[in-house]
Amino acid sequence: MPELPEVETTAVALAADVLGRRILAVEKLDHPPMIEDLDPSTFAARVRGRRIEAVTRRAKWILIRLDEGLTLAVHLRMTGILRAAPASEAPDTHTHLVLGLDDGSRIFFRDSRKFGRVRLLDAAGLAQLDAAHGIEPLSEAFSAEALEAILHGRRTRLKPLLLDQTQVAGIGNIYADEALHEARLHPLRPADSLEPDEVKRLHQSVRSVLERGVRRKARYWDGPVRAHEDFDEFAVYDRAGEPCKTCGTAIARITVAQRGTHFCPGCQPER
DNA sequence: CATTACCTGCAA
DNA sequence: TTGCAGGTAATG
Repeated sequence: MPELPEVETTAVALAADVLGRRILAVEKLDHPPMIEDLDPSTFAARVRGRRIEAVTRRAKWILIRLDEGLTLAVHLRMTGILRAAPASEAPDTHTHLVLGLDDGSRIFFRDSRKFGRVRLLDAAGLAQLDAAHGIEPLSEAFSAEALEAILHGRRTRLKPLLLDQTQVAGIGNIYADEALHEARLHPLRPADSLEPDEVKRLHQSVRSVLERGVRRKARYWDGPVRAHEDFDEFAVYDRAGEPCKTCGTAIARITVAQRGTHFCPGCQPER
């Protein structure tokens, strides 16, 4: 599932392929609800002729900056894949948006579950998207003190808090479980119950699991990863019943805020 | 705060 | 054949 590391890597890879290209036409758009707030023909008309000036990331949004002050914002949700495709490649049935570029290559947005979304934003819309999201966990601003301020006075459990995009941006179900495990914190701990050293551990673990994720995905983009690296990708996610690598206790799986939540009862005691 | 809708692939 | 997977918006 695309979370911050996957979205970041997608943006970097796309930038390398499409920077400076001009969009000639929307060549396919067979799932109109994918485009938010615009009908397909208006979307096509506004996008046609625009030059791609930058591709960046904010939270789990890929931001394709166009000329004339427009930004194409793409959210992959669960199953979205955004990439540049060579002129020779034909889109498959799950590719619902195709943008033709001036060098013959194309941008494919493939999404089997059709949860993905596209917004065409002006400056105000972009500012709104930015304001709707919390701090970037890989930014300088994300200090232990900043995390403490987010945790302070909130009775929410740690797991839902980490998933709340308005507080910390970009963490999803997988990396939330991984960060809590590395910090040795139970997912149901109330946010405002953490001791100072626990806040520091969580701050460090959020950064490190995301940084490792970005590095791993970047490597994956360049070629096949080694088998053991694939196997060891996560410590707790999707490992219910398997022994914890640290203490040997069987990894548990519970439901928290409607999400599958994996943790080690040995390393992450309830209290 | 919790629940449901949005979708489809895939495992049970 | 059923139900689960999960990001987010909309809705009780």
